[in-house]
Amino acid sequence: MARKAAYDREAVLAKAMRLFWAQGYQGTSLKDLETALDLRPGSIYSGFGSKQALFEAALGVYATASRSALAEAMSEAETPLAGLAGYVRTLGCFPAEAPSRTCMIMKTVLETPDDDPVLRPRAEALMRETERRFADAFRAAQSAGVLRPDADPERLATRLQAEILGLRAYAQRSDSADRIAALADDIARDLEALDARGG
Amino acid sequence: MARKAAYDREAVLAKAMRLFWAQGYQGTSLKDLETALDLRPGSIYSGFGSKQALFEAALGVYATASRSALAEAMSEAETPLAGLAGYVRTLGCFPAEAPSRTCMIMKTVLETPDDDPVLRPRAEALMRETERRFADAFRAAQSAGVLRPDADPERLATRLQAEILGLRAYAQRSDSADRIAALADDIARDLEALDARGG
DNA sequence: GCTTTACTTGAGTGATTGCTCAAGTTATTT
DNA sequence: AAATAACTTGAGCAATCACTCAAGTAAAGC
Repeated sequence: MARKAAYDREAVLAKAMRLFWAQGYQGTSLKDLETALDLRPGSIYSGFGSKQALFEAALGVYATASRSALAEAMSEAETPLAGLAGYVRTLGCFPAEAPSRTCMIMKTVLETPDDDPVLRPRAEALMRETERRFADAFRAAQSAGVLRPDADPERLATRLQAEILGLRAYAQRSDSADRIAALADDIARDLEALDARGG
Repeated sequence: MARKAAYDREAVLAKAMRLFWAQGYQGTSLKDLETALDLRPGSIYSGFGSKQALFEAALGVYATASRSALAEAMSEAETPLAGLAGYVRTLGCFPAEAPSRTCMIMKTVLETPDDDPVLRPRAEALMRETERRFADAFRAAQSAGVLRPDADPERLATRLQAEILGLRAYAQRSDSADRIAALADDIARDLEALDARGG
């Protein structure tokens, strides 16, 4: 019947994600995208609908990658608490190829107007999802007898999310590279200190 | 000799600060400013130079207000640790008239390109200044015998700043109003737990 | 009251914004 | 190979961007 797109949709989305992550939604112009994606406006709009829709898709790609990074850290560890601690420690290191040190979802929440009908709810939902995953991990730790039964998993999850947001916001400061690993370690240690089996 | 400006410079700067705080630098157009400040472009440019310079001035106003909020919390408390804890608890409450729940300085660091020659260094310097004030408070606590002598004030200051950034980033989530006070309290409690005099 | 000096006004600058669409191109189907 | 259907191209749209500047206005010094 027809013709296929000349570009690899996944690769294009990955590029868009990197650009939006680094520069934010408002900070990225369509011209920037045309250059980075090597696509003309017509292709972008026929393929993705609008700048906003492309951002949504890119945010989804980011969230997916973020989810698997957490899942990987959790699967590598012997207990949920150790998994969370390990995850936090990975956040203290910044590979050279990373587009940004902060969380793209947090950036989106912060740059979006309070009454934004699309991007804000989307980003907030992703934040809630992450918080829920943290709560699940704490609950699992409780079931495994690693976390004290009277601890509040929801409250711990809120705290952890806030600490990670803080770590990653702090990390954006250009002169902080050496302090971040130490900060991540402090946070990780506090998680490990929740281990009810003593230490 | 001449004529005075028809507007109150301080009042105008306060309005600009509120607008920039709420909407960010890129999110605020000159038209927005003209409306909010009730000034025509010529007056804005003769009085403040450029949108960027106006933002810098507004950020200065924010930083000044921020400094005195911290100073007030410190002066009200009996010990530096109690002062910091009290300060964190005030950050957990959001008066209805506040333009935003997050920190304007953090927003600026996050929305600014890494190579921005003006706003980024400015915002980062303000962040470092705040961190230094926290370190001073921890040192004062040590001198007063309230904080263990082997504690590291710089490291505690970094941690506290990250926790506050996290608290305030988390606070931007629209559904979190009731969780934030609890989160602030958790952070404040950890500060109070540093009190070496036991409890 | 006149001159001087500075501020205010608002139409308008060129550049850039996100986006459109007719024309051209290229696979696929018949 | 002809027809079809979808994708690519890129000039160009209206709107908005930050900003300018000549003209008008008002306060201070003489």
